[in-house]
Amino acid sequence: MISQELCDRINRDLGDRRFTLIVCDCSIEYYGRSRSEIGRGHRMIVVKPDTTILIHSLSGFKPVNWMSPPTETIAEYEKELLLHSQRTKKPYEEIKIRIHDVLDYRAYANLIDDGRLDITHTEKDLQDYLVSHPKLVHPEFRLKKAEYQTPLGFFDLYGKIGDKYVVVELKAEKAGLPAALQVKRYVEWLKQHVKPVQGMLMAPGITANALTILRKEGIEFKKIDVRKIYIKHKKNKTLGEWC
Amino acid sequence: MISQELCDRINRDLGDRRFTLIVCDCSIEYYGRSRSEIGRGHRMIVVKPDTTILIHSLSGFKPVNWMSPPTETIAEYEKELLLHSQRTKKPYEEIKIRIHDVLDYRAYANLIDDGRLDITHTEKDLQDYLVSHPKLVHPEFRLKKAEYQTPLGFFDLYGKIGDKYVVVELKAEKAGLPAALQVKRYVEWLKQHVKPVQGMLMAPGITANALTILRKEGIEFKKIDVRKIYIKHKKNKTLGEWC
DNA sequence: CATTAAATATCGTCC
DNA sequence: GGACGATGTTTAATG
Repeated sequence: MISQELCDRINRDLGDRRFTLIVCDCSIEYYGRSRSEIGRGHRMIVVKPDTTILIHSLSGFKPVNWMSPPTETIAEYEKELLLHSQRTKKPYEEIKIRIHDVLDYRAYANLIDDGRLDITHTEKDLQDYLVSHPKLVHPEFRLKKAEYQTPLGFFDLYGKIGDKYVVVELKAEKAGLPAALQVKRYVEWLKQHVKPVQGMLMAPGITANALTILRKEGIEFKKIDVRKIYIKHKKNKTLGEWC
Repeated sequence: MISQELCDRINRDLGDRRFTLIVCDCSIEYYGRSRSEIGRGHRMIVVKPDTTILIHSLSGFKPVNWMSPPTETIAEYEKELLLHSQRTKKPYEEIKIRIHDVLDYRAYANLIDDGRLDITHTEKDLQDYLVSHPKLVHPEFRLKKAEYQTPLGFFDLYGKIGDKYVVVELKAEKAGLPAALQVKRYVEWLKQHVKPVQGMLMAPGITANALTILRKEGIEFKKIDVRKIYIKHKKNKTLGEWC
């Protein structure tokens, strides 16, 4: 199936920015932020209209090789079929694909996708929810500012409980060491400006090491899972169907 | 092109663990670690033999939706064609794809990929190189242990310069705040056990904020780029061609 | 299975 | 464009 005609057709389809698929037996070399090589095997090469190139193997989420746009991909045919792809901006990257056999070749024109991916149940949703339901932080929590900017970064929630100044760090996923150290830093910085200070970490879970650090620092951990909260997000839709 | 026959064929191909491609007009809902939805548009659905499912839009590296194995995907046809996919282990996840139009359907049997992706120019390679060339750390650096285990994690390199105990953190990419804080933690911990202590961060670059922290803590930054080092890696190949 | 850190992480956002 | 943090991060190594 490999021929000069195929090579020409690939270049024509790539030039037209068509969504292009090559299912083939190939070997690949990459050089850029790192360097990689892989021997022969059946893979699927995808070149998207935005020039993203992905080479997917038979398993796993990640492509075996890839490049983000802007890239330029050109097919060459001389004894063997080569696909040569390079990023046209910094950092420079390059993929060379030696195509030994083509099982299938497809290119699609006139594809349209106006859809916008709408994601909810993220850390931002948790924050929005707690801003409007501060009692979930603490029955007496009074919010002063969400996304309170400091030299160390943004405090997710900043407010008071009684006479205590409170900084709250939120995580949508189980909190680990980095999250605990983050709150520790925040508390240490805040203590230089106001007193007394209470740190809080709110997440659906926490690792043992992280909890140890919190206890040592007198920082409170409170369990909260954004997925288990009834959310009216921006478009006023509910999660009833799924929950 | 949508029909009961197509639905049956999809289920047969999925059951046979074939590499399956559907180029189609679809809308998608996801529920799992978060929740997402996207309206109609042309996309490519990929189901790999290991049951990985990817739905790629016309642009970008990341699939618009995906699930890691093990998953179970089933097609249903009743008025409309639905692809329903769910993860069969924790955490539970689910994707519902409403297929409005099928532009192309493909399934490939007997694909083989024995290739092993060999990646170099990583942080590990830098570490290996410095273990055998400790003078690049410092003319008088004497390595005691690479990957020195501590409660805070592994020190990339641990050794001495004169009477100073030295902990070295390596980065293959430009170092940011997290890297600087990591060395700071290491130095603080190490000081509780031995003295005097010298921290070092070696990377091809560093952000301004990170450098400020290092200076305040008396930690040394040394520029090194694994890509610019001549490496003989495990298989004894060189990088001459690329460099 | 949980934890930890690296990754060619990618992606969005802010400065 | 650089820097920073979130991500449905994924992946690999390790206990």
